[in-house]
Amino acid sequence: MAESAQLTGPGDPERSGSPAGRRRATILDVAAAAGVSRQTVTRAVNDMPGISAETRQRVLEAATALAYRPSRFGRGLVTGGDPQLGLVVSDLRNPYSPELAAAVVRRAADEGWSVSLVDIGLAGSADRLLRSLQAQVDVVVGYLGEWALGWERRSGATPLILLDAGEGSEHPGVNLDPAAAIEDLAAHLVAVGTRRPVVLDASAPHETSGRGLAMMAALERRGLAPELVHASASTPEHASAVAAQVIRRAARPDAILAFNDLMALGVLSACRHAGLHVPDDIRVAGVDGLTIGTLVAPTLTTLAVDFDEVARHTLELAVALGDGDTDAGLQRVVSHRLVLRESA
Amino acid sequence: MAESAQLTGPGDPERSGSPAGRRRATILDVAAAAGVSRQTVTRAVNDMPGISAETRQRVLEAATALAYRPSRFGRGLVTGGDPQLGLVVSDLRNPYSPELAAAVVRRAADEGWSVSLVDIGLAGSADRLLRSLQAQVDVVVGYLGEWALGWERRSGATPLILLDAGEGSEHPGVNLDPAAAIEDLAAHLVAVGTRRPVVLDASAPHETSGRGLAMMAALERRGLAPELVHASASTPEHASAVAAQVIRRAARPDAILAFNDLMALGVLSACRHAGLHVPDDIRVAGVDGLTIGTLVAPTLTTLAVDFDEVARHTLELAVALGDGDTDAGLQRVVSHRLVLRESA
DNA sequence: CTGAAAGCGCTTACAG
DNA sequence: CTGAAAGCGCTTACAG
Repeated sequence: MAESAQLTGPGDPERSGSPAGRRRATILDVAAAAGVSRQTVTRAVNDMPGISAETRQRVLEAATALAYRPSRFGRGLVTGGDPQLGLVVSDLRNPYSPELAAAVVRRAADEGWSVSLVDIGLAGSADRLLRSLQAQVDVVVGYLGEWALGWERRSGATPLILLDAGEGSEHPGVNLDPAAAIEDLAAHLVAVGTRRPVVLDASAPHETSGRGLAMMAALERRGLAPELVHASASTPEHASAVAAQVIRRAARPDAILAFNDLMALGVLSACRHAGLHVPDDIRVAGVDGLTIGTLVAPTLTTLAVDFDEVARHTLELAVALGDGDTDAGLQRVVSHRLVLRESA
Repeated sequence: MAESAQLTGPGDPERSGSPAGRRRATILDVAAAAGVSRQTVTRAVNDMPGISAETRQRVLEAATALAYRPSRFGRGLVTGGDPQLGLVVSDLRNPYSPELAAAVVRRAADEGWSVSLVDIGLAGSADRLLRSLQAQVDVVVGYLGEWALGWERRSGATPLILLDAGEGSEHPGVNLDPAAAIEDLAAHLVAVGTRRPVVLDASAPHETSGRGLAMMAALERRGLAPELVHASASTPEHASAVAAQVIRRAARPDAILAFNDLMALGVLSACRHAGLHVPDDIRVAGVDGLTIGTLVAPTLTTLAVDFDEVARHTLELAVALGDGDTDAGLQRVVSHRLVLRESA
């Protein structure tokens, strides 16, 4: 019985590699130990019918004794395995990433996909991470910000879906469109009597973001003369510093539209330290719709992204690309939505 | 040339299964299309030496034409593949989860592990998710809260590491110990003149949490007579409601120690709506050390968890269990640390 | 520089 | 209820 397992079995400790000096037990080792064939081990381990209770137990005991765990590769090769999604974000510490990831993970679970999460933010090893990820998943989804460009080229054979890659991209992916929500926000601000709005953009002075331009235009279209200021980076700290300057002026603004929620939080902080009441003295709004905006006081008015819808489109694209479709409908758009809360 | 591929090749559309009606191309299909052997395809696809430039290009073109992507199972079976961690959390929307996940993902990347993320919070499918995850990873890490108990039993063959499973657990894992940090917080509050502290615990009235008990004891030990109140759930909303009642009393508390940061945020919100200034009128502290506490105004004093250290221990345990070690040192402890910010 | 052989660990028919 | 055979898709030696 089980002769072949005898030949290559654990009685041969040299042919190892693992730190423990002992190679992992295979189905053949268990079969040998229990005195049955490998098929019987499969039946026992996978709770399949057609095996006696005694045999099952004997096999299970042998498996436990040998710390046997089926190889996911061996099994996957024959069963096909669950499809796997690789989700790459540029910085998991940015609250945007986990909210996106949460939505994708949920949707993926519903569709029977697993998702591997990778944070590319750590410098240096980006290429290695990508290679390793591509070898493990069926489709890569990237929410990459500035990293996106390089990746479009490197993507190689594994299909790549880009999230919010910007207007220029022709890559399959999901793009965000804040235009309508910005109009709604401008209309709201005008309706409540805003006179001197400021748009706090993120990018460098000479390259105002599309989002910032749209905010300016929407306000101007309603007869206001908004001022445009820039933070050197889209962090709460930078935003707070700029806001602190702006609200110290004689002609104090009565509204600040921030590039995103994180920056809006920085603005709120600056207002508090300046002794200003939000929204009575000044109104503040952000973009993204992060959960964090509901946890602060005052709660943050924002242009929210429907992450669940982004996730829905993402999985649809993943399924299509995974099946080898390279055809139409591979670019989706999700619109922001105005969510009025306390801050504006 | 490539006879065998011809026999089972794509010229046989019936034997399919995929929605597109065409099975995925294998290395043999590419070999046939390029008129070479499968080894040559391997060399071209994997950028290996020992192949002429022309051949490489021809193979690559054939691969592209057939949308060939190597099977991760076929490859993994022979190369072994990267080790894979399955991280299961009870709710990704709770800011604690992503911070933990971020730390684990980073540490894992450093160690060459991939991590698959699963949110068990969605009712019903928990068992299916577990099965599917166990089949895909080498080690499962669970940050499960109340779910932990059931899982210890179900864990089956795949090693399971439990995070913050509580004092009762003898399972391999990383536990958190706030005791020392609670002492530091109590000492600080006394030093700045706190007289009437309130401990805002999460659990039901009849079962005060260990954390809440420790807070009470630490304050009492310093001559104070803290009051203990409970929120029915550890959400900002519930905490806010309870806090609103407490601070309305005649003998208003001058400090509230919340069960965690999220609840502390709710307390901050209640204070703001009541017109109280933090920390001048009342001090507020939480537990966890979430990033969100640095983004609110006032910034939140907290007992912080060093997520990076939790992640470090977790990976060490994962490596040990993955190698089949079942010995000593499989329980680790990480202590909280007092982080003084504006709110206290 | 290229190819024929062997084998990674498992499951799925098929015989008994 | 149990086992012998075939094969999933790939890479790693080994020959030429």
